[in-house]
Amino acid sequence: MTHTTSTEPPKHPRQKLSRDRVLAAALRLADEEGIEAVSMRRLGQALSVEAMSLYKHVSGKEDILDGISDLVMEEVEVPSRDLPWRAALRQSAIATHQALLRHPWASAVLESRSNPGPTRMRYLDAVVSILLEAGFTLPDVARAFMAVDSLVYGFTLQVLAWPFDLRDAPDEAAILMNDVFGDTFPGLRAMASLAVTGPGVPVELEFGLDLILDGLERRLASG
Amino acid sequence: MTHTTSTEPPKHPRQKLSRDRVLAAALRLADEEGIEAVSMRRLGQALSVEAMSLYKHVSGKEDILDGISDLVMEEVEVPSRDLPWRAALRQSAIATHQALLRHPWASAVLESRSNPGPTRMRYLDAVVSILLEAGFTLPDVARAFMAVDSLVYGFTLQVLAWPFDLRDAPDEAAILMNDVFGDTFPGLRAMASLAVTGPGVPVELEFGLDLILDGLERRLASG
DNA sequence: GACGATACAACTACACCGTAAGCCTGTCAA
DNA sequence: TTGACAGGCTTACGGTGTAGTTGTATCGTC
Repeated sequence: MTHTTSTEPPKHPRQKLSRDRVLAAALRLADEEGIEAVSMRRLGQALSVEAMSLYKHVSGKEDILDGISDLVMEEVEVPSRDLPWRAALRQSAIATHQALLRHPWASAVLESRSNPGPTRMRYLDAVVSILLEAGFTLPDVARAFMAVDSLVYGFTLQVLAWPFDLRDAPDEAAILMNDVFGDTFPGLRAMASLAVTGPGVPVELEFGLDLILDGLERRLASG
Repeated sequence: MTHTTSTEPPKHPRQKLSRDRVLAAALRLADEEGIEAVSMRRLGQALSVEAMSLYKHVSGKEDILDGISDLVMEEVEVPSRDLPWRAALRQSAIATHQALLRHPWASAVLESRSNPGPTRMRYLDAVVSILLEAGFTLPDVARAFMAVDSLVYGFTLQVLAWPFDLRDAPDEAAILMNDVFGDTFPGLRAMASLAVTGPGVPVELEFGLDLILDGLERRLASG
């Protein structure tokens, strides 16, 4: 069928699509409505465009996920090579953690991707260089980095998976936990009481991170 | 339409379905063909049954994912309360890591679930009790456990995400990495050379794990 | 100004997904 | 013999990613 009405307005000079615009919209959508809201149709809708039009700028959904993951990683500052290794590692780890917290969907997406994006690559390279410079052996660089990185990802994932935000609602936690745990799980009940009486659960990434960094420092010192 | 032919054989006394049979089939399917192969239709097919029949035994797909995650966790021995805390924590961590490696889909599924299953609950309770018994303060128990657990999950996820198995194919890694990294990423190139010249990448969970355990031990000693 | 090339958006269609609702049938107790 | 019911089957709905095709707006060249 031909267009029946030609009375349509000249379609306000619709801004042309581009890979960047698509990725920006996807990032926004993921942040605001969760990663499961990022479907081709939904994303097209957000850009006032049909789903299939996106394929001109992006090779598919995988490409979009890679793209927005990389955008998140851009929020993590690549450590300067002049920094002492411990400070570099520590602040990078914390910055990564915080970036992942800002985009709760990102940890899962990142871990599901097999190849690190270009941004993450630059970051990896910088950290490795710094550690080598500091005197770590090659195998130890691999191990050190893997340990820190694993902690950051695992920690972030776990914090995000908590069903309630203990920092905000300790009283809710109390009821829930006392009910669920009862006498069957004395250990967990004890933990629950902590969440209630104390100023929330004082579990921070820095705890495990500093344990690892201390160990690395000792290892470096003892050759 | 009514069945046109009644010549069908009496349908070999088809084994009745049950929650356990459904979950067992789902676990098998996930292990053999990946978690994305676990769809209601596909699973029904594996059990010679229509997809909707599964709903008599299972409340939905979420229930299935919870169920098979719990099955994986059953492979991790709950540590005896008589064990020294360090041994208990260490062997539990390694056992968890190995169980997750046996079922590569499990880490991601577990982390996406907000509530730990019953089996994991028992395990958590045991570890917490052991740490409390050993003299750790309540907050430190939370922090210690979180650190170890985060490391295990993060480490496993990362190992599973590696695109090639460095332990098996160091030569492939060489080509790939030399090509990709070139001169742009000197640090990463150095790392790649390790994978090639050495006996594979000697990155094990135990490295980071022992760093954390050492730190915890010192912390316990110094009160 | 006219025309052809080209880039990009739209459309249709396909094979999948989870699951709500209702139907049919074999089994067993009363 | 009857009736209840558990456990399977069928259909249908609204979603997913994307291959293939068609329309159209814009631009470079003459």
